[in-house]
Amino acid sequence: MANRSLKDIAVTLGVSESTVSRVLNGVGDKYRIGKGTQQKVLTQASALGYQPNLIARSLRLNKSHTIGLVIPDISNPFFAKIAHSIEQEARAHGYFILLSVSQENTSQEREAINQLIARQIDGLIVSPVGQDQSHLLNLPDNDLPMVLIDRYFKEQKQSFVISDNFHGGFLAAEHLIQYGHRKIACIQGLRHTSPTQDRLAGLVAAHNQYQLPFHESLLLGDNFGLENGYKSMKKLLLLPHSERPTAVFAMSNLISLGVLEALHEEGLTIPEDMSIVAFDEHPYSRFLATPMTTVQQDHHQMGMWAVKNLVGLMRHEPTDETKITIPVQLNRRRSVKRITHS
Amino acid sequence: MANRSLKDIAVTLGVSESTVSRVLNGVGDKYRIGKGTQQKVLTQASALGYQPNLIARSLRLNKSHTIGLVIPDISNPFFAKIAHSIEQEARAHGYFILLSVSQENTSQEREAINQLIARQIDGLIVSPVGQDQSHLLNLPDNDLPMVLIDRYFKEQKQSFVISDNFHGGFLAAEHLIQYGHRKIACIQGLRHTSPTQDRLAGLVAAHNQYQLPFHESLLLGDNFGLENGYKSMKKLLLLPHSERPTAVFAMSNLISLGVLEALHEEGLTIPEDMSIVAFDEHPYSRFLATPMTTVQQDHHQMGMWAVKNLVGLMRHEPTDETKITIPVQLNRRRSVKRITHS
DNA sequence: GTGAAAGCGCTAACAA
DNA sequence: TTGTTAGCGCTTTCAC
Repeated sequence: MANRSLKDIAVTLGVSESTVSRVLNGVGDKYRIGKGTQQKVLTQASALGYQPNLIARSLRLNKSHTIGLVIPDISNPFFAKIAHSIEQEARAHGYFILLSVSQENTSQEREAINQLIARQIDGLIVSPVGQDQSHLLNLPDNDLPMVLIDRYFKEQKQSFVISDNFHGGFLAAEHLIQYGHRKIACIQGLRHTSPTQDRLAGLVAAHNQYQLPFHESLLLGDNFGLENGYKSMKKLLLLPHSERPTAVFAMSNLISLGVLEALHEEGLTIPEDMSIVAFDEHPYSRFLATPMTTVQQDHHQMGMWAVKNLVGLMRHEPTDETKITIPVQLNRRRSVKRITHS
Repeated sequence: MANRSLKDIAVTLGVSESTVSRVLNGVGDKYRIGKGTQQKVLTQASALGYQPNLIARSLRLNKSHTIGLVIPDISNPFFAKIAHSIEQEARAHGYFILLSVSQENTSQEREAINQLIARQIDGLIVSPVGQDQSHLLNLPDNDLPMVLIDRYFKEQKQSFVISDNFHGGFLAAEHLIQYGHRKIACIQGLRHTSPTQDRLAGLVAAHNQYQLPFHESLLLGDNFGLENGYKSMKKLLLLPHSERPTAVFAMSNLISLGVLEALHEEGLTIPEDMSIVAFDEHPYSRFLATPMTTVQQDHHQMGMWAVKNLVGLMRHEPTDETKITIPVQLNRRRSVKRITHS
């Protein structure tokens, strides 16, 4: 039952391997192979439970129909959702996903990409750790189609799909400002990543537009994780009352969770004692003690467009747009207090 | 730069492909290849940025160093975490993951497995949809090492790694009973799956142990999703007061979210109006309006053991234990009210 | 110490 | 209408 080859079918039927290959590839008619022969081949193939050896085909055709996916952390719901949508879209295009997790670690990322290339992937989707991009600019396989997702490098000609992080930061800050907040803290994710930088730029832009100063002293953190949210919030609570922010912008849902924990520990409540807006919607956001105001990203669109984009590149289609920005939206809930200045 | 082969190195150096292959595979010494030659080969290989073509190697060796992973839904945090840990452990053993999502759909699952086998995976980890298991019992490749995860089929000799769902159901029910609850509703996941059946069995066992009847009328639902939790809870709230349960056991975190939504809509609060225990811990569980009592599964152990198990099978090691059950724990928080019977 | 040659399973140009 | 043959890049037996 296991591992039949073209040859097995050919031999039992007394025809050649090419004939079998052609029939099974659906070009039997094109080659004018007899109806009878075709029928025999098909019957025998399914009788033997024949499965083509795609490894052999890949070697021969120099195409693996495989896409490499490298992400920092698949257990993070944000990346998990993106991965889901990438897998679905890829499969719709006939590609399989070779999955690799970099753990926010540049050398793991580099190693993974090398391995994937050695495995002859046809294209690569990567959400880069970011620190170092040399291995991405100088791939072992120079003309491997690649699209970045979520994070990109400015001033590079690479294709990417990202959220409109600038606008997200702007919306969050604007909302807080319109609700009367003047001292807004910002707890960042990894500083060298584009989402962090763009969201921050949006936040600053909103301050500028409303002619408010943004206090650099209220900018802290360097990680998308829960710990960072917790520690940063603790630091903020140590500030003298006059300097303490009335609101905090958390750059990820994990950060916002850390903030919640810190506030809870100090017996402070949202939004009375502290307002908060978090990046990234989550199924739980609505059900928190105080339903959380969030900036929602469209994971589905991101994953889908990453694949569409990549498929275009792999087909060498003259694609108009390879740098794609997906809109975000602000979900207003109850974690922001209205402050009136008298 | 792209796609150098052994031949390229061999030709430029004036040696044979075999020599290059041997040196690059680290068996140069074993074959007593001259130090000088070895050095030349190594230098040239890195100068050319040589990457071995793993597809060709796979074909030759009939080993792909690839594991197929088929799960119902990678955007579900439960599976995402398992996938994460599987990827890490697999990589530690030198295997890559070919990822496939079945969308809780048997025909997608079957199709995915066929494709994976055609791609010559060395082993398969699958969390089966469950309805139909014929394609798993009768694989196109008869002796493909396989381990099931999260869900298994009773009375089959397949290897698996699961949570101790029975005990989880028991713990949840026992906790509720000890807190004085007598009418406990149960909102199930997919009925034909082993987690649902085992958790339910645990719940019933707890009732028996405490000599309490379990009301079949309070058993409803057939899906692990949020919608099911919402609709089922709504139905429960329609019951006349005398029949209404005082507590509900939700078989997944998504179900518990649906329950929350339904209760919220009716203006009911936890635990005053309804107690709840949910299967599956989540980072948000502690931060809900009422911190939720949960049964926590150990995703990390599950993923790790699935790979260890599979690697054992692939090596044809005489493994003692191929049916592995990972313990669960009850996290007691504030979603269960204490009822005193006077 | 090193090379020649065969072959993994498949496809496709060329031949008949 | 079908077959022969070469070759994708690699490993490995056998030969010298």
